[in-house]
Amino acid sequence: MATSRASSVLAARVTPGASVHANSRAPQLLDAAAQLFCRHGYEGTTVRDIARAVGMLPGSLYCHFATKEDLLVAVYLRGVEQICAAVQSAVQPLTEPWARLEAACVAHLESILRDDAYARVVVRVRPADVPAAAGSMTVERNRYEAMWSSLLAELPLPPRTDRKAARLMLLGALNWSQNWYRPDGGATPRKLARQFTALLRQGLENPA
Amino acid sequence: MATSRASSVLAARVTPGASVHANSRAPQLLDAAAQLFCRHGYEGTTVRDIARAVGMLPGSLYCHFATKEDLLVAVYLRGVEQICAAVQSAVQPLTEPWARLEAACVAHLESILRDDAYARVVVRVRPADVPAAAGSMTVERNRYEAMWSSLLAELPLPPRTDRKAARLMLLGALNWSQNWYRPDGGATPRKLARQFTALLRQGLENPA
Amino acid sequence: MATSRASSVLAARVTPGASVHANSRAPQLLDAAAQLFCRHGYEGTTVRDIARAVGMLPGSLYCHFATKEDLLVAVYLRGVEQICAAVQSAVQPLTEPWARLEAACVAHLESILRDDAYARVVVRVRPADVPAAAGSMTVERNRYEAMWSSLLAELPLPPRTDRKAARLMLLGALNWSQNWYRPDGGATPRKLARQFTALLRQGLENPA
Amino acid sequence: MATSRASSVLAARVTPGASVHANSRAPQLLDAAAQLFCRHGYEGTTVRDIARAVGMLPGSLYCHFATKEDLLVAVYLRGVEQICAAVQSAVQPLTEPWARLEAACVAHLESILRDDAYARVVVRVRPADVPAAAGSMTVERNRYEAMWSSLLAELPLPPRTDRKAARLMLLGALNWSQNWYRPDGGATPRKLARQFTALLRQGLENPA
DNA sequence: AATGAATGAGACTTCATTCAT
DNA sequence: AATGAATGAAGTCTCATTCAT
Repeated sequence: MATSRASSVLAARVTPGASVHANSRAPQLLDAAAQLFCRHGYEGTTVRDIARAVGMLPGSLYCHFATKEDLLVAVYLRGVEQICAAVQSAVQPLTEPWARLEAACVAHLESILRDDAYARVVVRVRPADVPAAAGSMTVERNRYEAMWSSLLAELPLPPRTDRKAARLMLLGALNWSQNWYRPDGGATPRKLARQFTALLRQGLENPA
Repeated sequence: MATSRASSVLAARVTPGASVHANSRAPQLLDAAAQLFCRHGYEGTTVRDIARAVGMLPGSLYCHFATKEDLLVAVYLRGVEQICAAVQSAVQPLTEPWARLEAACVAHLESILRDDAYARVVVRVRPADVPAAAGSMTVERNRYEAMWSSLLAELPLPPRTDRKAARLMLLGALNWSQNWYRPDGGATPRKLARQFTALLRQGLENPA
Repeated sequence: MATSRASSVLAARVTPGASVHANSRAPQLLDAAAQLFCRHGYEGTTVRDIARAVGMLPGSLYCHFATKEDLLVAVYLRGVEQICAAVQSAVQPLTEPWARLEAACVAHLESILRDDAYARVVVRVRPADVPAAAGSMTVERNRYEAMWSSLLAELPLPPRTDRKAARLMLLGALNWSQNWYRPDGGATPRKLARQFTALLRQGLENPA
Repeated sequence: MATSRASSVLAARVTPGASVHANSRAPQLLDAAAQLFCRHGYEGTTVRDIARAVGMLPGSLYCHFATKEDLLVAVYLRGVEQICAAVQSAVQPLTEPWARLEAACVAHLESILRDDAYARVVVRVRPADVPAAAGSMTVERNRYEAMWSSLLAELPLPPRTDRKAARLMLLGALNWSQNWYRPDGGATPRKLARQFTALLRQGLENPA
């Protein structure tokens, strides 16, 4: 995860002319930005911080990204890409709907809690806080949520079940864990994901 | 909710000597700060914004609060106070544990989505983003979460049930709703709270 | 000329709240800006330069003017005010139309070449070069040109005389002198103004 | 006008070794610079703008011109060359001194208002604003003004006529028209030039 | 001849805070 | 309790220029 290869879809958003040379440092910048955005938030990170993290002067950053917001969008976009990929490759080998949902939860939680700085940013940074980037961010986020709608649609459930509420509850619980989860103590992301899935499926009153 | 009386516990944090007079404008400042913090976040709100909102100059604000962080702490503290009060008064008339839990969820969600700018701040602003205030904020937040631990402890559940996981799931789902809830369309906070409680209790496979 | 008293019409453009205290340094800033704008142009002057000229830090300047453009507008506005005043008080005691025109030329030229840094800015800085300020500047400049239209309207001239062309020629010649006039060598502004007026009146072939 | 061949006198100022090849893109750069300098001024034009206008990257521009100032000097020099040529070829077929002066005015005004981006720069950009280029620019400008001195010297005028004042007035009026002339409304450059010449010759009181 | 990347200085502006009055 | 002014650090971004390839 958090690899350093700029995907083609990302290249479309960087300053024109960049990433033609093979030795571009745009990927390093992206990585640094992802790390810093997910650790300190968007406003809590300065372009100086990002530039320093890759040994550049602040002005040089603008060879690769036209604005700080563009950097955020690029990180965000790749975050969605990567978390989508993680979830999809976790789900793909499975066919049983509940197993697929559980696998998705595990992949999601491992991404946003442990593996993937880019994916963390997707959960950490609120689109509304960065107006100039909110549009693109929301488009991406919706793309991801659509995946979850599909996963829930697969479940064999009683008619009239409000699947949307279930999705909002599940994803909310998962995402909010970023606010309290500490990697050292307690449960692993995997275990948590399984617990939440089980709760959603059977409820507190009907243990497995 | 969102009353304008500065509680004594707040007075302890303001500029020494201030807020002894009855006609202090500290309460107005607190209200304005709560509104702005919950709407734009802590970093997205400037001292100027707050001062302007009450018709003051920025410098004058420092007659009432020593720093911006102190203002945040005061708001946060009152937010916890108020959401505690809301939950407690919703729960108090009830005795059945599940009904109490549901009532708590409704009170919580109505507070953080609709009624109470102070309570919103508690969910909106991450302690880690404001190091100088993180300590006090965390203490308060823990106080609130303890209430929820009690509510869950009351529930008649099979032995070995992981009540902590349930609490984290439920509160996470509730809190995260701040990120997607829109007051105009769809469900009310009350309805959402009930759905989430029901899901937690019986799961998707065992509809009420 | 170039006095340090901020007129009421200027105060309206200054950051709200300024110039209530008697010891505001806004007038000094205005003076410094006028000097620097007329010497190095708008783009050639930095806010640092202006602040340094009055012994301030660059940020402090923003207590008095919200933007660099606002400073320019304030200077420009006062420049027009002052050159209007200079021309009007030169013209007022006279009744003979040609004498009034000549006096106006003298006042204009002395203002923009010698006396008045504010007035110089009016001739020096092109509105189109500062888009954010162009509107206000043009309004003011038109106000001034209207005065000249009146002066030319008074002249007893053959019917069908194109007074507008005459105005454009005269004012153009006067204003352009900023590009070549050197205070040390040659003619005084007064002498030049008289020569231009005479030429315009009688032409090269009909010397006085 | 505004031809694309770099004259030998220009080559002397470009980066050593450049522009020896026939397919150099220096002429395109020169054209682009002339367009941009005359439209937005020297400071209002960036090296990036110029490079972009010819589909180059900023760094590549330095294969042809050592500095931005050199570009300006090259444009300016060619501007003077071209306006000289325009005036001279307008004047040459004529012998009557006043007719020659009028033709010169028409050629001058058409160049700086309509035809010739290079010539426009000569009027638009003040040497004093670009210290490193001021020397060369002033030399060129003086060369041009000498032409006008000759034209005025030819006129049959009463003794003791101040021909220099007349030249300054006429050229000033012509040049300043760049500040107010709009190609759409009103008079053509040709008509204006004739009006100004007539005014200078006979004055307002002695219409033709 | 041209490129992509980087430099380094400096641009305007914001902001929490201080302080004499 | 409040003001107007100022501070000082830091913010994002621009720009002419350089240089290895």
